[in-house]
Amino acid sequence: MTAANASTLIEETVPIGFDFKSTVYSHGWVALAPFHWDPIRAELGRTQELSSGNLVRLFIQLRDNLPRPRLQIRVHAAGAISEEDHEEIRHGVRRMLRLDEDFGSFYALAERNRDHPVRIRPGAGRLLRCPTLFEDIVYTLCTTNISWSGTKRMVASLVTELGEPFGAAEEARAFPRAGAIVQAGVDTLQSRLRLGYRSGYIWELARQVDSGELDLDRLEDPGQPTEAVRQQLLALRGVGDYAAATILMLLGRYEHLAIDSEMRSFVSEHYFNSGPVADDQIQLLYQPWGKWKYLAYWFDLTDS
DNA sequence: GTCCAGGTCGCGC
DNA sequence: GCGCGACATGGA
Repeated sequence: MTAANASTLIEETVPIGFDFKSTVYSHGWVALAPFHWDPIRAELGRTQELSSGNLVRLFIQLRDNLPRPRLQIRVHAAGAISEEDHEEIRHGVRRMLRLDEDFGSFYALAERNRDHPVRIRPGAGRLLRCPTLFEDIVYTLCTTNISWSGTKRMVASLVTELGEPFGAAEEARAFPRAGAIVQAGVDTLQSRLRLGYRSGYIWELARQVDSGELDLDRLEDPGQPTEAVRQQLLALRGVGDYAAATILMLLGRYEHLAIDSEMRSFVSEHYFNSGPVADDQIQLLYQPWGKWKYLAYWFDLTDS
């Protein structure tokens, strides 16, 4: 790799009505390293290690003072930016902000569901993702059976301890490659990173991805039936109903609810006067939203 | 000290 | 198939 620093500016088109802030603030991912949100500049930052090994820092802003709003991505790179790097950056940004996801049938359903208590706000509903599915799955594993502060601590620990630093000053680090997690070993994940009993799950996932035994690109294939994808997710150690539904949401498939303590307490307070709620009742509540259940729940949550 | 958090697994029935 | 205890960790 070249030692020369490089920087460039990339512009991306956005869908009509794209709501940048709502996407960034959507479901908490922005609070997890190496995401960074600068509220003054309204700028989303993330350090990434590309498959070429090049390290980049991205600073993303929406230019909405133009006739046709678009994203402006400032790229600082540790080494020269190849054509492949450029494409990978663009692909990652479009994935993070779901710029290519179509919500048409959801809004059509919302129109038919006008009488349902859930209110839909136009433009919202793009829930922030990582540039890669691997990172999304590790994040999700770090949300199971732990408080949100624990999730932030564990993800920060992965980045700080195992992520590649950008430049000698180590001003920022990327999320670790699967190979770096494998190399660290389960004992390090547990004793030094304090990932608890998830250490084995995360290490095993990283090993499968790093060895090529698990091809995550296949899970991103929209041609696969949701149930088939779900079964492959459930086969991963540490992924149960909640995590599978969460990852499906991240894959743009909203038909399963990720029922967790958060959802139970929201539904209880909002619909059952803080009384006890069975999971079946939660399912029933969002049943009218068919394959868009999870998204309807999210609007419900953030509307209140 | 005890309880629990944006759960999951393995076991016994 | 269902119920139940164990599981790492740190904050309340």
